[in-house]
Amino acid sequence: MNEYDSTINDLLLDIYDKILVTEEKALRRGSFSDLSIAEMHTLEGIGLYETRTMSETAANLGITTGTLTVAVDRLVRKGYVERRRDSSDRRVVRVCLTRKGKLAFRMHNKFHKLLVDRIVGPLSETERQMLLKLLQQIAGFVGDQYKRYNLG
Amino acid sequence: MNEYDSTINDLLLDIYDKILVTEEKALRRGSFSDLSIAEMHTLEGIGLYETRTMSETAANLGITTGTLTVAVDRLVRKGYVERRRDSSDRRVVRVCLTRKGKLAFRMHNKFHKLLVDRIVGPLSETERQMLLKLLQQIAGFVGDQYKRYNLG
DNA sequence: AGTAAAATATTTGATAATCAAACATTTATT
DNA sequence: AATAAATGTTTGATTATCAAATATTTTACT
Repeated sequence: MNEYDSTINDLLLDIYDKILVTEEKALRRGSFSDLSIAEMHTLEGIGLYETRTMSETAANLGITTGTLTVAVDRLVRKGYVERRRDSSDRRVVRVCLTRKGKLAFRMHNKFHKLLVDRIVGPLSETERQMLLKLLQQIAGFVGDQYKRYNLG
Repeated sequence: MNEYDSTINDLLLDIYDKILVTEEKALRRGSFSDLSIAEMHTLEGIGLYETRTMSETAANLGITTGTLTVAVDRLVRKGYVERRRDSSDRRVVRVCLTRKGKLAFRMHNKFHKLLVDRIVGPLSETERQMLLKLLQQIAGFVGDQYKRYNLG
């Protein structure tokens, strides 16, 4: 790995790491200090609008339904999520966010918004195009790898 | 959040997520299938060259020494890490990678190298400069946030 | 020199995230 | 009606994590 490459690598690792830690701390300090990042992530998986089944949500999050069941148990206990049996197919359980859950979701999104604003704000139009192109390239590559390791 | 911003946000989340999963799977399939990402991370924290103390390593990784102790226990059992009491100060425990540990470390780095190569490879010189600048900006911002939440 | 304080690691007890496999309930198929 | 399939939950296990208690060794102080 040459000098340039390894600088890029280090920057990526550094960014990646600090975002994780910062998100967690930001969450712990805010109004929803009883939520972990993982729980926040579950809220995101459930989503703001549709009511999703357990299976859908688990697939969405890339976890097993067993894992989701215990996560939802806790989120229901804490008042962020509502569980309802589907009336037409009583095997199915539907989950959705409570008002409090939606609030938490939106608050968390502000963090991301802030991050993106700050990144994008100071850029020129050319730079913005460049950033978009770069990220799309990266997402494409990572997506390919992902497929290779999950199907191939 | 405007259209552009939210595209950037989505791309970032997508990349972030898929890298995590792919890394884990790649690891599980390879020659070091008994290592988790977290354990790999511990190996990185110990590093290739110096022998570090437990405290240094824990601080380096942002975890408590208690957590590190159990992680190192397992890595020693699996043959990736060596533990040695410091001869001049016998409170201190020094850890370093075994040959196998170094091998695993280097193998894992290949994944990162591949990623960076693929990202950087197709770029022009101008684009490379821009990428570097962008990442430095992002790292700067994230670093500031990090400090705010960890000290301020 | 002898004791109290500080530094370093480990152990303990607790919680959370995760999986696979066993189980229970409901629906679909034959 | 009986069997198979689908959907969730429960169980048992492992890993990651922390804070607080404990053990050992060194440093500082009197």
